[in-house]
Amino acid sequence: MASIRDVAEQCGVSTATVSRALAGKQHVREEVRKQVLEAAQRLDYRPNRAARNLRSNQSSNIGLVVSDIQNPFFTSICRAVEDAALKAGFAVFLCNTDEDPEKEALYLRHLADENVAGVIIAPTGRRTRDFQMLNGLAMPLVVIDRPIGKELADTVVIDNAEAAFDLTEHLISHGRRRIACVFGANSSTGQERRKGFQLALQKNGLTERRELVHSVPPREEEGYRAVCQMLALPDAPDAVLTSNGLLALGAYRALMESGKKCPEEVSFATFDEAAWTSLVKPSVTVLEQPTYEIGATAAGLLLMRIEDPKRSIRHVELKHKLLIRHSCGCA
Amino acid sequence: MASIRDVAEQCGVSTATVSRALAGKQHVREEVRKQVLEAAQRLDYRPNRAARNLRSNQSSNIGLVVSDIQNPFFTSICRAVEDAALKAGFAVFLCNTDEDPEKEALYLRHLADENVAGVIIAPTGRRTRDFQMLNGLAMPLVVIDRPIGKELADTVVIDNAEAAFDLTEHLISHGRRRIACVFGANSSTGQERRKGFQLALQKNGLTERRELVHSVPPREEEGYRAVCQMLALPDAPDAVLTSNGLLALGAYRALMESGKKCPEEVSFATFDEAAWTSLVKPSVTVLEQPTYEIGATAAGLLLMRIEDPKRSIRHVELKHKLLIRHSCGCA
DNA sequence: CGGATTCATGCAAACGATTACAGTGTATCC
DNA sequence: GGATACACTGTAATCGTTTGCATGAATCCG
Repeated sequence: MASIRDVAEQCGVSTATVSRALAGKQHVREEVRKQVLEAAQRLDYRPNRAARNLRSNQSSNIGLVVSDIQNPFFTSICRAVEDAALKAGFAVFLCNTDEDPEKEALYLRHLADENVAGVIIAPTGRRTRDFQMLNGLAMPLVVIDRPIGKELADTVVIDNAEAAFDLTEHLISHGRRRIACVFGANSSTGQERRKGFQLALQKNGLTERRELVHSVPPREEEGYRAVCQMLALPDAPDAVLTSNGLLALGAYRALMESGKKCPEEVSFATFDEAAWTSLVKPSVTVLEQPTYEIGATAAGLLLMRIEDPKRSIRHVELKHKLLIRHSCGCA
Repeated sequence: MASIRDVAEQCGVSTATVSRALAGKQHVREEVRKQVLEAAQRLDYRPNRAARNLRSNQSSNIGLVVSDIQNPFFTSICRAVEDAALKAGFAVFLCNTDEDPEKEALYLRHLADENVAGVIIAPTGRRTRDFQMLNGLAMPLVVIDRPIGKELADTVVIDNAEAAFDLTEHLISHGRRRIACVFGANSSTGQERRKGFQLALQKNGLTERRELVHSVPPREEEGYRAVCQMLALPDAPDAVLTSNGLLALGAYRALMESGKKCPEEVSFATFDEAAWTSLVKPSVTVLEQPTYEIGATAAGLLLMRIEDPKRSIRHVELKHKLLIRHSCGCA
């Protein structure tokens, strides 16, 4: 591999000049710059990243920490972040925490060790302590999906309470009164959505039933199990609502297998758009989050913060969208 | 951040000794080693990766290059690779090529620049030229899914021709004779599956109909369009087969919208298991690839090659599985 | 015209680890 | 008892950049 010395020798200048020329800095004669550029091209010179990183403490990588790479919600965000990063000349470290705070801490350390330029993270837990650690790392940071530590970092979120409120009210507007819910446990989003749900009940004069509200880890089986259980209740629910795409899969499956007519006997609605929701019968009414936009916005914020670490902290709240289909009883 | 010098000073030894102690090398008194370990712990010393990388030309990162991070097939592989890498103390650079050879080349360069320990790649094109470039980079390499350059790198694949053969024969066994196919274009897998399909036809005395075989970019819309077109043919097909999960989504949608009865009038079967295939009615008969295993195997091979770059090249072929459900006409 | 400023460049010191080599001390062998 | 081997440790070179400082030349201004 050609090094900066090779280029320098080839041009009869010092490495300092080459470095300056390549970095587009001032104080390099135009003629010399051209020569350097040519030589670099000719020798297929590629700067040694490790050396650069060592010397100047900055890399052109960013970290993306999510809790489940197989969840289309995150995949879409990931896609957006990647697109934006690539355009800005960054590459992305993808880290999968599996909702495990230990794994999360491990990865954050690794990212810090790698000297990444910044990190976009959907934090696993509510453990603000760990988060402080993260903040102690003092690298540019954007928090998505689960707004922890608002004082400390840029965030991109949706109004989860409002979204859940809208979704719930939609079901209520169809005359549903005994709504079974499955929320994701361990994440602030789950909590907030639950609050929005409760608010909608309240506003419509309904009371929450404990046996109809579950908080479980966000996995298909858990959604399945919870819904099976609730559908078997003596005073069975007339609607099912889930707070994320993975739970929705299980819930829908449970609903189908129960033999109950949907939407006639039991309505269904969920957070998170996915490929299958419009494919099944009845098609599923969905509260869609602007996933790609979340990722793109987060990447944008991060790049700007990398540019200027002192800029004031921003919080972006994006709008959700209700995709009305057939599982709720709409024509 | 504490550096190796801080640890050395704290212990009253040289940096060389610290380095040796931490690396677990010989010729360090047990007592000293213990002291060093303690001091490192106390100071929360974390080796500077850039420095290490610069000096010794090895990083503890590996690259994973896939063509579509939103395709569950790759997501599952990604997951497996991540799991395995983490266990071995590596982190993963995820790169999304979007089936674009330019982007692929770009990323490979970046990975090489980053001095990654190795790369797992599902190559986009058939362009062996680019591939040679890649090989010229001379880093440990494992090719998955699309076996290009068998002489040059470890590979993990399934027998695509056989898989397609099996899937096709299954349809034929249900009396299907005019099978419409949509294959992924630009990938060797698509080609091979097509061959397997043709072989199955041949063996059963059927002739291929040009108008019933499409090769299109692997995207939902493309699958949709192709199947719409074929279903509208005067001599309409009595079965539809798609060669990957994204095409399947579009194809199934087209099939549903066409109003034709499935499986009575038109059977359906596809490659790639996904969450929705068992959820829809009729549920979809699928040729399942062992995705997680592919990723895990690839990661294993890569780690071993990193360990010993000279070991002989291996090719692993994993077994596919036919998941018989209802869209093909089985009870 | 001379001092001040600006420009173009080179020299050499970092950055923080690893490691070849050399040096010291202790044990072993004949 | 001297030679030899081996274990432990330190010194300093090295990886390939970036960048502060020094230098000399050109330009400017009063």
